[in-house]
Amino acid sequence: MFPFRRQLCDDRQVTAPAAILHADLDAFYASVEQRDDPALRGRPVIVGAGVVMACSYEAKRCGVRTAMGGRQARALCPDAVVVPPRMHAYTAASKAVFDIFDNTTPLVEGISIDEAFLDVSGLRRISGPPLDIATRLRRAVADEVGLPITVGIARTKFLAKIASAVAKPDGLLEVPAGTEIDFLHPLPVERLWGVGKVTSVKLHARGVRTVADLAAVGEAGLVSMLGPGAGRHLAALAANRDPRSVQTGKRRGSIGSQHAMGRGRWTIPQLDADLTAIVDRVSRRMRKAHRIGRTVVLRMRFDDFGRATRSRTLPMATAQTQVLLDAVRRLLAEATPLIRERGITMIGMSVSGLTADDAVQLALPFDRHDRDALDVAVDGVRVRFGNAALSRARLMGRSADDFSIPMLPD
DNA sequence: TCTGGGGTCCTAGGACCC
DNA sequence: TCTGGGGTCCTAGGACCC
Repeated sequence: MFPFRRQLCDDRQVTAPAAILHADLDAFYASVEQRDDPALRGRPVIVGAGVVMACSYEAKRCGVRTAMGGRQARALCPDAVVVPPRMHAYTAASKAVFDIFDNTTPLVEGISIDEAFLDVSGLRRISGPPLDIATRLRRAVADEVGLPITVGIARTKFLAKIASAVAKPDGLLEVPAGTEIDFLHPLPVERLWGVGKVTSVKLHARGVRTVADLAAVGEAGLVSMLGPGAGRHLAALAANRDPRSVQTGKRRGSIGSQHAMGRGRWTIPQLDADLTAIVDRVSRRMRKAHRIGRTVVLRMRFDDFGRATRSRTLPMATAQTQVLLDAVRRLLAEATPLIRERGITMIGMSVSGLTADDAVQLALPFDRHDRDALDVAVDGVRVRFGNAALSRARLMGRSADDFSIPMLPD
């Protein structure tokens, strides 16, 4: 076992270049519908009535796009079959596909319900070159789950993702080491992760259309155009620099839910009832996931399609329905004048600042800005005691050990 | 043309601390 | 008492992604 492991390490560090797969299911929701109902195969399929949540490639050929209004989509594609979403079926299909990912390599980073990065750098000796691994992966997904999947292969994450986007649908594309710049530079800037509508307009206004143009502008120029964060990010990508590794075991940072209701169909009591149902749903999901959170966010969208949020951070993390509901109701009361003024079409809430529900928490007996806070391990969990709290404790003839560490009930 | 329901990450100002 | 530098946390908004 030991020599084998050593060989793997040597292989990865010395001879094999990094190899990252980006695996992306094609038109995922629509493909699941076509798989489960043979009558839909080969036909344009739209999932979601009010708005297009997903559409098959047959529908895409008519110009239908994700997030398009349902009326517009039906006008573009009168032959399309419109089906309501079946989230349970998609969740089950996703799980089956991720099981195949997990059987391919231990280094899997899920990005969403239908895509993931897989690091196969260390698998060359036992599983073969990345292209072979990807070929087997695609066949397994087709045979065992019955869905088409596209895989991009490259030395970096962002390039693997671009490769899969270029190869879609039902494709496989490797960008061999050394050919990255040739592949990358002719592409339009919109292919890069992080270039959306706004950035695209800014770049076009300055004549920047391709990744090559982007590289020519250079980091300093991009920083002055787009700000330090986005500027440095795009400069790095344009030069094929992306040091991010495939991260396993990532956990979500927030859990939320929302509800659209259409123009003019609201009263404050109705909003309160909607929020109660939403908080109930969110807190259930939190408890099921064994997470608790501290920051409660109220989300709103108005008649003019503008958006706003109001948030409050609680002294302690919780997943208790009543505590979250009280907090979100206070936010609703604060926002009521705004809602009356602008009219509301969507209401929602989310909880961020999530931690595991068995993390030990202090009820913040210290000033949160206390810089010389002392880190103490309690049951193996790092907890911060503030200096002020410790001083008070010493004055009372007590030590940090005497602090009560409240545990939250589920 | 007017729209869903999830999320992530970044920025920026204010309060407050050492 | 004033001034400066360095830092965290909270709040709100915005861009972006699937």
